[in-house]
Amino acid sequence: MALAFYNTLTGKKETFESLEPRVVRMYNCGPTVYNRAHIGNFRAYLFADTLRRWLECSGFEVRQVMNITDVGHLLDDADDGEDKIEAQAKREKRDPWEISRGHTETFMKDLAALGCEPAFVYPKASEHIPEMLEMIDGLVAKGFAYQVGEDVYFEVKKFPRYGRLSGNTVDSLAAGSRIEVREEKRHPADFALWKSDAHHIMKWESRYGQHGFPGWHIECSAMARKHLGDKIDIHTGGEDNIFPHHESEIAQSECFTGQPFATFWMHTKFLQVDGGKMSKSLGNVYSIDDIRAKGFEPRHLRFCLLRGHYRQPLNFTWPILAESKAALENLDDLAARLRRAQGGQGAAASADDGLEEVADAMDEFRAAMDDDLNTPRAIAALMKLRTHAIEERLGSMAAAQGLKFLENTANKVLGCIRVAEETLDDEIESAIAARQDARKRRDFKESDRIRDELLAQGIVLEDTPKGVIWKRKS
RNA sequence: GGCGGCAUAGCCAAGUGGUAAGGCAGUGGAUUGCAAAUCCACCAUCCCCGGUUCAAAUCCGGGUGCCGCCUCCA
Repeated sequence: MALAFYNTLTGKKETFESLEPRVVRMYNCGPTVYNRAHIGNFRAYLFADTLRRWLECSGFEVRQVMNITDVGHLLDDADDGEDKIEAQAKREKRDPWEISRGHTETFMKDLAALGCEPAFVYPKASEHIPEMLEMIDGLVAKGFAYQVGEDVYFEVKKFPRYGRLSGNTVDSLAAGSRIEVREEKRHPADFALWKSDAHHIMKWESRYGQHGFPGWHIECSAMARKHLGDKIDIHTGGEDNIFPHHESEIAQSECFTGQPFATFWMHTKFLQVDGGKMSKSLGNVYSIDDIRAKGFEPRHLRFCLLRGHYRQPLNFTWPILAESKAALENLDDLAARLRRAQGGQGAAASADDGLEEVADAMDEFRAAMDDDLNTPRAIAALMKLRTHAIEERLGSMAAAQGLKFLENTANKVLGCIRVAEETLDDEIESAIAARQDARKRRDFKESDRIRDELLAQGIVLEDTPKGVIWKRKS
């Protein structure tokens, strides 16, 4: 089956074809760095990482760009035109630049902890003001935008397709608008490309005035264009970005270049916590540190998020995370079992036994991922393979193939299974041997003492008819 | 008020016309010096009502509930 993704723009699953053979240009809407990213944010960024990884597994070179919005994300369209970072800075009585710098650093660390591969570029909005102004000037020159005082607005009526992505129409937006209508705007849905405010700290000079700063949407259009070109293959974001952010990006970019902007628009559903929206007042806005503080590893969260399809609502609770951890450890176990079977331990009699089972699992995994990144289905395929391994139906050759697949494909995309061969230091090796001696002597008091001691060091022992197996407790 | 999504076992979650994947947890039994792991068995008719069809979790209509966007949010 061919690689296919659900495209918000068309409302259908479509076969994926890149503009340039073997190359994918992908832009991911990244964070606005005014506070610490929470696990809900990471659902979207992890999706972008998964998509990138699967495209790479499918043989594409992926030019992945994830923006860092460090200026210009307006709190609202009201007269004061405050942006989120400045507002946060005011609250904390700190310098806005310092705020965005600090959160950017933390964001990078969190991404790495979650096992996300670094994008090729993380462009910052504040470093692309000239590119934004170039587009704004162009839009004004072409008549798609107009200046009022020192502000510039995009005129949505000039772009008939405005609303196509979100299903809104310009008229319905006007009718049901909760936006405070500003007199100076020609249409309530017109949005700011450039704002001016003398009190703003993060501001730039332009032909429109001395104290300007960009509107929220323009930075993505400008940075995508700068780093990927006028046309890109995929643009991702959270479902909340569909309107107005991505709708507005399309309008700006397409009016400026005269070409279609992105072929595929892909959006992640919100993560729910405790069955509802996470909120500060409920105290369930969790960060990666909260995950650690509860004794979990970031990879457990990664797996927890991958257990749900990105376009389905997904709920997060601590018991669900614990459940995910248990399930993930079974995949760690799959890797260990395949490795042992590869060496003949617990393998089927004939080396090529089970080749078909392994091939089936591989096919199912690939088919699931090709089908709009269906990670839950892909994970199920691995679990089935584990059943075969447990039943000792895989010969050494089949096990070797399965292990190779797990290492080079399945975990290349899931990115959270422990597939590496683990070794023990001599000290522990000899402790295990000593315990075996004690057991032979039926000195169970001593053997249990050693087992407890090893457990305290994170080593779990299992006595099978064929000998002792150890694994690391996570 | 406008637009959209979702509703599958105790929990998580696949499945879009042919008699319900997978995981976690649980119960009973086996195995074990004990434990762990493993094995066997048990554990859903798919929110409700109506319709279409030989056949529906899957299509249509009507409810109910939850979530999201339209204002900052991934």
